Amino acid sequence: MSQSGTGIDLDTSLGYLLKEASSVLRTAMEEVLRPLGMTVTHYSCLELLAQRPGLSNSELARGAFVTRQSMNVLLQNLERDGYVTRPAQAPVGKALPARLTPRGRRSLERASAAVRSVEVRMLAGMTEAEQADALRSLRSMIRSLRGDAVGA
Amino acid sequence: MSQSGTGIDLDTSLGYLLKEASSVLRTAMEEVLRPLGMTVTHYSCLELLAQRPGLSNSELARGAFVTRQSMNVLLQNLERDGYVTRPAQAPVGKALPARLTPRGRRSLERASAAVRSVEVRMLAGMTEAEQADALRSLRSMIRSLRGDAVGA
DNA sequence: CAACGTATGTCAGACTTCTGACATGAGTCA
DNA sequence: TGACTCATGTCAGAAGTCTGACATACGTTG
Repeated sequence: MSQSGTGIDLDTSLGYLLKEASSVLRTAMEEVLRPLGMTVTHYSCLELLAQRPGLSNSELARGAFVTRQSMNVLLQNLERDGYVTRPAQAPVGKALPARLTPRGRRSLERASAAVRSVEVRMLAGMTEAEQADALRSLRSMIRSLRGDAVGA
Repeated sequence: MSQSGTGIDLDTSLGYLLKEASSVLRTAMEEVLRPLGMTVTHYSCLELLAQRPGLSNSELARGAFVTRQSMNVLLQNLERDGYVTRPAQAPVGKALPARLTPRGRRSLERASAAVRSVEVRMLAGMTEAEQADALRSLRSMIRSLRGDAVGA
């Protein structure tokens, strides 16, 4: 696809393809989330809270792959609009455990269904085995990039 | 990794893992690009121009997975700083073919080497066959998400 | 106990990217 | 030829995210 002007190796670079896949996935998610008035990070935050109630702002940030400052802005809005609640006082340390409100849970349900449909569409045409392979490949790449050491 | 509080299926979601891998890759690239005073999009633009000279602003935007408005901002800066050149008049239509200047090419060389090392690190621990599989998987996901049609 | 390093929440400012909008140039078709 | 559609470049404003900075809370270590 695209132009085949010079026959570049961009199409054979795993890094480039990873970026492309991520971009396409993000766009597809934004498309289904926009009608619900939700961004991807917004949805990620809610989904994380549904699956792991009590996560702190910093933990949510790591789970959604943004800085804690960005997540803090979002979390304050979500709290103001009644989607999540946080105690005024930290039970321990400074971390404030966040939880979904019933309203947040309802909002998430629609979003979750929409996002699931996107993932289903993405996986169409792949066998179970291929999906398992892809899972292992991605995990390997993540581990290699994170696992520091290695001067190289 | 992370907490194993509830045993979530986030670790088995290809979509989530794709986002994670992309995030880690981006962070790794930013790390090596920052000392060179370059962002990922900045580098992407230069790399695209090196491999496909004469790409227009819109084409560069598509290749770097940003909007043409964003690429336009970047391209104007790169032009102002002497990394790329564009004719004042469009040879055909409105599209202005961009090209690297010698300075742009020099700047790219260092960045390209740095990015290559990141990709090498990412692929460490994967066999040729596994890389080929990953390539096919990512292409399949991209095609499925892009290829509309298909109701559910 | 005191000092240190680490992690957290939060505020402020800057940067990047996005959406919306407009005008221009090329191709298509009646 | 004229109308329509599409792609492009560009400007302007809005939104999201980032970096930098500060104060606070915990654990460790002397």
